[in-house]
Amino acid sequence: MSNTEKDFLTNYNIHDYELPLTTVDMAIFTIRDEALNVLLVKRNQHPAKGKWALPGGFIDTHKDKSLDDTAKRKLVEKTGVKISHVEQVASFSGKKRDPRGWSVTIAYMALIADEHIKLIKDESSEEIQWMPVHQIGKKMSLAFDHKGILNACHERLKSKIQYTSLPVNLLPSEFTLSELQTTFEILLEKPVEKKSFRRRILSSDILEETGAMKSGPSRPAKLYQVVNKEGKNYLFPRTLEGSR
Amino acid sequence: MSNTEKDFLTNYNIHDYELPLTTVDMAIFTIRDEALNVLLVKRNQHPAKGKWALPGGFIDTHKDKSLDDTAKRKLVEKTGVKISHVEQVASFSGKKRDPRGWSVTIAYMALIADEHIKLIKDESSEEIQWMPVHQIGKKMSLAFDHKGILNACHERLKSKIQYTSLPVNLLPSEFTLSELQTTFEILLEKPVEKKSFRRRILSSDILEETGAMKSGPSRPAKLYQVVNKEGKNYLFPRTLEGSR
DNA sequence: GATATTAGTGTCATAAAGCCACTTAATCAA
DNA sequence: TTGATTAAGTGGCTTTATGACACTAATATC
Repeated sequence: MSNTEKDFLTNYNIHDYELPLTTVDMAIFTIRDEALNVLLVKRNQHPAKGKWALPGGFIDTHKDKSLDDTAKRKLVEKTGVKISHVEQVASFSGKKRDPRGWSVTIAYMALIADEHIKLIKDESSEEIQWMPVHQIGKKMSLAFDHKGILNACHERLKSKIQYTSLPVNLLPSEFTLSELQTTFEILLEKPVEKKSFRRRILSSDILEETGAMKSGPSRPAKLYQVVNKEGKNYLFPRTLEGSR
Repeated sequence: MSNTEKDFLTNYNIHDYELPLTTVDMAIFTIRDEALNVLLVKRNQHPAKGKWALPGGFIDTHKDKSLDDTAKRKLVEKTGVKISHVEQVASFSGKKRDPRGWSVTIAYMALIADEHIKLIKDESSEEIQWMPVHQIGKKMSLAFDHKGILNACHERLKSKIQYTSLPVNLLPSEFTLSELQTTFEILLEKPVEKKSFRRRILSSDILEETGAMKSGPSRPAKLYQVVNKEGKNYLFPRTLEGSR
């Protein structure tokens, strides 16, 4: 009988145990046309061939150092976006969610700005497109349990904007306070009081003026950018209630 | 060539792909002797034999309907506790965290009351015991990346008590407001102002008086219990700043 | 140059927390 | 029995951050 850890590992066969299928799935969010959109791909392969799904797939145990790597790799493969907010949300599991067997998927969400993005259709999908989240309500069906996963990611996003500065990740690098407010309003699904909003954001020191202005058909607005604090999201002392 | 999903599944072999080892690990917290404690087991088997670790292990694809089931099963196996707060925290992954190969573990935390608990040592562990979390600082080493997992669970707990009623799950079914306040103070690691605390808790309607009193060497205190709301944790409108 | 439009501010009201001294109800020691 | 001690519980003022909303400011357009 072997006794040391080395002996143990020499005789260890990963397939002696029944392992679940383990994958990563991802809700990539952006704001387009005044609405929250999520990226969907039409599956090219069985199972659930022809159905719309969240991008995702197997871990590449050679390329990926961690699940975060897998998620970031998927994001780059589909959008070309390298830097953005990527966050683990939750895991989903069970015998029935995938017909291939007992499976686990680790769900991620990513927030990206809708600028200069060309969606990349690779061999794994027939089609790829942005879809407004509110249109995936009851009518549209998604592959596997992806609607539940999308819901969890959407809920996480909605809950986080109550007390963090997360939504700045959905905007391009420079933006006006009004644009930021509109983004908050889209996510909160209700209007936000202008003065409260500006006071809150400006007193938190998460933004700084770029010096430039954005001019339009009316009074020009100051442009702001995020102060670099290693991706830390500011926590507000109170939640944003929003006007009723 | 096969074409239908049925044909695809017939020919599908789960071991054609390199799957990561997937497990569940759990930080089971309780309050003992005025300190936050976590349950540790001494590993009986390779790898990391003889090291202290968080309880956890493989998914039983026959018994467990989901990872939540796996986590709850582990909790019952070690403590006998069936009803409690169990929450998924995060996943940890990589090639190096377990010498057996690329692995993923889904970390859970559980909050239980320290009453009538007999720890159950099964074949999988040599020893099982409560350990104050602050004693696992820099000195003590844990198996695998379990110290990082424990940290993540501890952080999640600390962040959640800022705005939720979660800590009630660490107390027995009946308790006084002072006991609850002490629990908050242990978790926040700073004193809490009595009046503010009581106002906050009482106006939130998460508790109700049992009618009974707890008598001690001084003025007796009212006993409270959690109002049953299907385990929902109340969200406070502001965070608890705590006295400085 | 008047008007429309959006940016941005002044100021008071409100809600929930902080602060801290006070009262209350019990035990304990003499 | 009474006064000291202790912990439970309250009164009431202060502080902080948000809500409400009317106001001023700067630009384009007609």
